[in-house]
Amino acid sequence: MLGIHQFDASSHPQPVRQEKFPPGSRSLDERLSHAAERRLAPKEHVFCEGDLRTHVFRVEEGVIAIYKTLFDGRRRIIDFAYPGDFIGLGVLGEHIMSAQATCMARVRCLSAAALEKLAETDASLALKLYKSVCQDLTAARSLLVTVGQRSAVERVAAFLLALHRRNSEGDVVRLAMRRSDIADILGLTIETVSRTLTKLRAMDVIDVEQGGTTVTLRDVPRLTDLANE
Amino acid sequence: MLGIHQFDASSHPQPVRQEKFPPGSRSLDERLSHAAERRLAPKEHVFCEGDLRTHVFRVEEGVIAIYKTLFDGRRRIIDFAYPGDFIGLGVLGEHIMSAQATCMARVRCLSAAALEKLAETDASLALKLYKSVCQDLTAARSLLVTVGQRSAVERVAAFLLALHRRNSEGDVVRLAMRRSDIADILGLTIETVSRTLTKLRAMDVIDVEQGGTTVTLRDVPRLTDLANE
DNA sequence: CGAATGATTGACCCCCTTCAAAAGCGGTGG
DNA sequence: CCACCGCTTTTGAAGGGGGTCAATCATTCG
Repeated sequence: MLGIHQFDASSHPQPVRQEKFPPGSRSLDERLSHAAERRLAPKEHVFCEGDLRTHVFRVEEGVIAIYKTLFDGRRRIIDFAYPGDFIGLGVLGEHIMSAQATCMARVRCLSAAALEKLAETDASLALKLYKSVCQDLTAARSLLVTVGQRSAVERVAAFLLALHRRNSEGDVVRLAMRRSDIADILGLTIETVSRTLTKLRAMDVIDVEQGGTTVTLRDVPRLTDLANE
Repeated sequence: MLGIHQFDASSHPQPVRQEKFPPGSRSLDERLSHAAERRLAPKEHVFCEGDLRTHVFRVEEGVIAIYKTLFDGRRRIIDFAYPGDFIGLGVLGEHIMSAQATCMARVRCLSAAALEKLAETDASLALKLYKSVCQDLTAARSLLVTVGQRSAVERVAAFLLALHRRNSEGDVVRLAMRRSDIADILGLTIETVSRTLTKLRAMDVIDVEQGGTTVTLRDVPRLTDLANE
């Protein structure tokens, strides 16, 4: 297995309960409702880069970090997948990214071959896949904008706002991931993330509670300003 | 128009010769061969963010920079599109990125509405679009890896190698873009790009000629090593 | 030639990284 | 209950890499 340091690179068996496809095509939703479900502990992998791309997954609960491992063992998180998102789509036979749960999570498993074979004749499915990937592309590109040439404050502010927009429960944002995950997606170090959060708290823009996993946005306009968006 | 500074934000009229779709569906290739062509001068825009997404384009010649303009007028280049690439695909009615030629270029224009309407019933076309976007996604993600937490030398080396892999003419790479374009895609400044190229030249890894537009890779293995890929 | 644009090089400084240590938090067991 | 341990987060001090500002050089074009 890959030389991943510091985080659990435990085995990630394919789903035990294989879904069985009856002859004839079924809708995506129908497939999903019959699809095997897999539960993931924090830091458990859904798949690793280099693995055969046998399955495509839909996140049901929790957060999955999509990342690439660098030469020196560090990881670069590319995206966080939330409930409803598909992961593992692509054109190659192997995964080129790894996918790891940042907290307790559940995913549904679909056969990649069957899905993509079906898409060859089912235009609405193909279009659905197209749109899903378009969203991923938009996310990747907007992350590029964030990470490219911006300061730590701008990056962290943008990250909090993105989280807020995506999973808003009032003005409370639950960070379902560790500081290291945030650091790895923003291209910063844990220390800088921590310092920046402290700074934002000192500015009365946010409030950090409960072991640093819950953040309250006290001043969204100000935060937006700091993010320079 | 957008407050773009320092680079030409001249008007970008839609193609004069509109393609006419006869009734019934036609293949993508057939459409392309009948599609209107547009010639672009350096720095001319194909479209700007906010524009109605009326057309989708295929690059025929040259290089098109896909970028987003930041609050302060700086731009963040997200991708370079080369001949064969499609640009302007997406799910929204408006462009969320701008597209600008970095050098003399030609593109073919297709009606976005017609294309996407056709994709609703033509699975093979939808799948083609899907794969095209998958490639863009892969490119965006690999750029994220490059830009995230890596040194100037690593970024420039990776950029040169990517260019070499994509448009290889032996070991000579033509930079069909300015230093500012390279800086904007790598998240660096022009000065740092220039300094880094000089450093790589001093190390006998590359050779820069002819006004800095042509780079010869003298030691690809070493360059790969420096890119840490 | 002179003006404009782009590329290179230099000097200085700031922000983030690195290295190091302390403090919270959650679990386990005596 | 509290002591102990591992993991994560926070905070501190020092150093470096790249940004910023500025001047020089190169190339193109009127």
